Parts: sequence; C-alpha cells; structure tokens
Amino acid sequence: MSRRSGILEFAVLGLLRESPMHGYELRKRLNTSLGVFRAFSYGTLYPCLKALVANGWLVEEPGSAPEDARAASLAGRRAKIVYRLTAEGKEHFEELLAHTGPDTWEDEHFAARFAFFGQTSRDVRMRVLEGRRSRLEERLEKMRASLARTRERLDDYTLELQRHGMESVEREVRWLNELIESERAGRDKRTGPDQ
Amino acid sequence: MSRRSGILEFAVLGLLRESPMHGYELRKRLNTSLGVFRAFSYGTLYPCLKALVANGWLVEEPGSAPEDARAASLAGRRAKIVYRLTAEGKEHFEELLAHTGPDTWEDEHFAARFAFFGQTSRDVRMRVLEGRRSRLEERLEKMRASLARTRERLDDYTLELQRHGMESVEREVRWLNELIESERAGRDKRTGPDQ
DNA sequence: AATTTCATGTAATTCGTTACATGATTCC
DNA sequence: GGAATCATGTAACGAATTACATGAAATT
Repeated sequence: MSRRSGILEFAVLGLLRESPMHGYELRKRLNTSLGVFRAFSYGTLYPCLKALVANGWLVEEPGSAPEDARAASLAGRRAKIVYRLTAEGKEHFEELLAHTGPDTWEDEHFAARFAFFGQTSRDVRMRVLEGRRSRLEERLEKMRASLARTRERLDDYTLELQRHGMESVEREVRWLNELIESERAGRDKRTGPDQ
Repeated sequence: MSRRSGILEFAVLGLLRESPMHGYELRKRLNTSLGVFRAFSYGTLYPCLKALVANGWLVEEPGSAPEDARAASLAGRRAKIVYRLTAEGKEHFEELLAHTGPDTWEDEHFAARFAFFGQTSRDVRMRVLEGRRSRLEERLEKMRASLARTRERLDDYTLELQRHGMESVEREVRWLNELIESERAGRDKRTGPDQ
C-alpha cells in the first residue's frame, strides 16, 4: 500500500518483464534505453522496489552471475539483489497495459506507455495514440483561444514563446497522425506485417 | 525563509512588476498570457504570495477598483487583495533576472526566463540562450551515444520514441540558433533596433 | 595503493497537488 | 432566486530529490 509511483512502478515492471535486473542497472535503463524518462534517483527507486516486493509483484534473488555467486558464497556478505517479476507481477502489468484513461494521455504517462507498445495489442495502442492526440488538440484549442484574446497585450518574446510552444504541439500531432496511420495499415515501422 | 518556489516566485514577481494584481488573476495569467507554465494550484499560489509579503517583496492592498471599494466600505468585509511589488521586491527581481547559472538552463526555468526577456538586458539574454543551447547539445550527445550503444537491442517503438525525442531537441536547438542570431543582429523580432 | 564506478540504502526536505471550507459577485 | 464564476484560503497528503552513509569491485 505504501509507495506507488505510477510511472516508475509501471516502467520497472515493464523492464523487469523483459529480464531480471538489479536496481542500479534498472536506473540506467530508465534513462538510456527508454530514453524518455528523467533519471529517477535511488532515493525513489529503491523504496519503490521494496514496495513492489511487498506487493508480491517482484521477488529478490541473489545475483545469478558467477561473480555474484562467488562473492555471496565466500562470506555471508550482501551481494547484488536481482529483482524478478512474479506471476502476479506479470498479471498486474498486463492490467496496467490494458488500462486506458485520461491520465494515460498525459505527457510522461504517454511516453511510458509508448515505450512498452511492443508488449501491447493493437487496439490498446490505438486508444492510447488517439487519446493522446485529442488531448493535444484540446490543448491547442486553448492556446489558440488565449492567444486570440491577448495577442495585442503581449511583447515580442512572450509571443515568440507561445508561437514556438504551439508549433511543438502541432508537430507532435502530426507525428501521432503518422503513427495512427501506420497502425491502421497494420504494420510496425519496419517489422512488416505483424499480429 | 519559509516557502520559496523558484519558478513560481520568479513568475509572480515578474507579472506584478508590470502591474498590481490579485491572486486569482495572477493564476490565470500564469497559464494563458505566459502560456508556458502549468497551472499552479491555489494551494501553491496563495501561500507563496503570503511568503513574498513576509519577505517584504510584496504588499497587500485593498482592491482599488470601484466595486471593491464599495464592497469594502459597505461592511467591514473582506475584499479582493491586490498585490503590489515593493521597491525591495523590484530590486530582488532585478537580481533574479541578472542571475544566470546551470539551473537557469533547465526546461521550466528557461521558459520562465524567456517569458520575461522583455525586461532583461541583451547580454543576459545571450547568456541564457547560449547556456540553454549548450545544455541541449550535451543532452543530444548523450542520446546519440546511448542510441549507438543499444540500437540493436531496441524494438521499433522504443527506437521511434528515441528518434522523435532527438528530433524535438534538435528542433529546439535550431530555434535557439535563430534567436541568438537575431539577438546578435541587435533587434527584437519586430520592434526594430532597441537599446 | 588509490580512484572511479558499481551498488544499496535512509532521513530530511522541497515542491506541489487534492480535497475541503467559505463566501462574494455576476448572469440568467 | 439559482447557477456559474470569482475569490481566498487551509490541512493532509504525495512524489521525488538531496544529502548522507556505507561498502564492494574494477581500473589505473
């Protein structure tokens, strides 16, 4: 019950689904492989892992790599802790994957969802992409309205900032359009026909 | 000493420098006019205002609009509280404006700084823009390196996410290049020669 | 041998939201 | 006179960081 950190929990389960890992490595992959996420600190990550274990979604295992086994057997000392997804954890992750809702379209949530698209069904992918798109279109609408109301009172820099912001959002909408089109056509970028 | 919320404090002082306002209005302008900021909640804004008053940077004033005066005089009841920047507050804001450092190049900080470029000197603008640019270039470098290391092990969606992320950063770098060029040429977007 | 990187964790603090509570003003 | 919007606040909670503390393994 204690510590549930939405995105982090989701990303950790998703990464561990591919293969067991220890905390330090997980953290690196949250930045690099998944690219999108900011670097969660250890002060966030480790307590989160403990909580996931307490929930029965992960189990701690002694590192299975030879050097860890050696280290652990030489003395009773602490070796690396490798986390592995349990059956319940897997099930829980499936639920999270299948769920789509307003929160899902938010910036960071969306990036996290997208990063695990490979493990999702096409209709979930479509719901996520389309939801994200309408969320962005709403945002554009608000920006346009606000700009129309206040244009005269703004100085050049503020105006330029708004213009650039809107352009970024419009660009993401176009990107989503392509992705949605691509999903409709029933294929990934280069894998060819799939599913 | 109590509540200092970097960005919010900065934005509030900057907005109040243009003209006195009450909390509710401030909050709207943080979203709309300044466009960039997420909507700070009242639970954040009002305590922040109180803290700024405690610091002597703002003073509370009875609303000067006729309907407020009427309401306040009719009964001893609470009217709108209009906040006005004090001389010390103005001075403090100048200091914040003049300061440039690593924190300044961060995403949200940068947006806040940019929103008040109109009140800054050209050399500060240049430092902020160039700092932001090198920060983004560092980020690009890391992304490229990480991508080169892990490309084969990533599925198409993860790859696409990284590609789009990098493209967004590259786009912002180009934007900054234009702005820097424009500053070098010694003019704002449309105001013509200035300072 | 020393330094860097790997590896795990805790406590205090920061930043901000949500939910709640209250009441005035404007519009229909 | 009822609803929507304007307007101000507080208390409890949440998410994540920073600074701290510890120690093993690899590299130079």
